Amino acid sequence: MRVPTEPPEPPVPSCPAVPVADDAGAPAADLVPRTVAWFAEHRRDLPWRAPDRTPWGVLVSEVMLQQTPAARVAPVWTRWMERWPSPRDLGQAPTAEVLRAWGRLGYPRRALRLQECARAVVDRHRGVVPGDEGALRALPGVGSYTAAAVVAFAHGGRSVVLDTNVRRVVARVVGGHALPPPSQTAAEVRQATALVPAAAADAAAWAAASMELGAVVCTARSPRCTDCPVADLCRWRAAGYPGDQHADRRRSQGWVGTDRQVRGRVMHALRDATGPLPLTAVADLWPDAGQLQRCVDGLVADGLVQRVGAGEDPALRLPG
DNA sequence: AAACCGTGGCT
DNA sequence: TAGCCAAGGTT
Repeated sequence: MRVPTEPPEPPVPSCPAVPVADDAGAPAADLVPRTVAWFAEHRRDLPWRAPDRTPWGVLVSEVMLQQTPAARVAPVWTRWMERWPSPRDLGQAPTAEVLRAWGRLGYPRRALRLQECARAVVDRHRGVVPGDEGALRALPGVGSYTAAAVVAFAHGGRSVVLDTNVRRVVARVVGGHALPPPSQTAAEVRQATALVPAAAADAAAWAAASMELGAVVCTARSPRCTDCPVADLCRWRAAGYPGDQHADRRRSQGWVGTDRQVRGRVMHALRDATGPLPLTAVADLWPDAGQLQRCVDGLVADGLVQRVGAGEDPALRLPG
């Protein structure tokens, strides 16, 4: 964590002893309106924010954005929506083409669930994306965040949108901490809920604005506090940028040699292949035959891969 | 409920 | 691909 660069300013004097207890009192009333006003001027021009976007397009974007940066999603989303504008279109598409269009967004099971979601929207809701959070959550690949986001961004409704960006903003501005806890807590939900304006339109605006603030200003690594519209309200800044108190964060899982790397290689090869890929060719993808076998079995179980040619020349292909 | 699930950019 | 991080969800 690099301490943010501040404008020339004495270390403390302009911020006299602000008490920074955990879950200290209510945040300044200015927080929401100022953040919303900042967003109106600084919002990125992302394709799923275009005026002619559809609720389905918003849902598609939210699924693509799960753990994938917006810059990487944008071009894929645009082509995707041209090709399959409605849930009915996506539901009827060959799954192999869906997986190829997903490309390198990562976590291809999301693509599978998105297609299942499209079919569920058609079957359960006559092709109309529901505005009810419970109905949304019941859709494949839609969890608490995505359901709340669709309520806000697709329907302009009131919801508590608590993604990694909002969690970080709230942890800093309200909680005075460098980072939120490793996993979401009830206290965070309470704090976030308390910030959501009563009127639906204001709530939706706050959701978009707070996420954007976390994404482009209040970032995890090098926050740009000099550009922050609420820096003077921020308890983390007032406290002198104390370090992360969650010292025992889990170390990242690593990559080289993991099943995820193997699965990624297999999927990559299958996306590039025009037809079925012979197992002899699959075997060349990874030196450890046992691990490879296990990973292929897993991909088949997940519905991402199919076995074909059971006799002489067995092969793998993307599901039809 | 801790683990698993891809990929690429940034520090 | 060192380590971290990204508009999480599922089991």
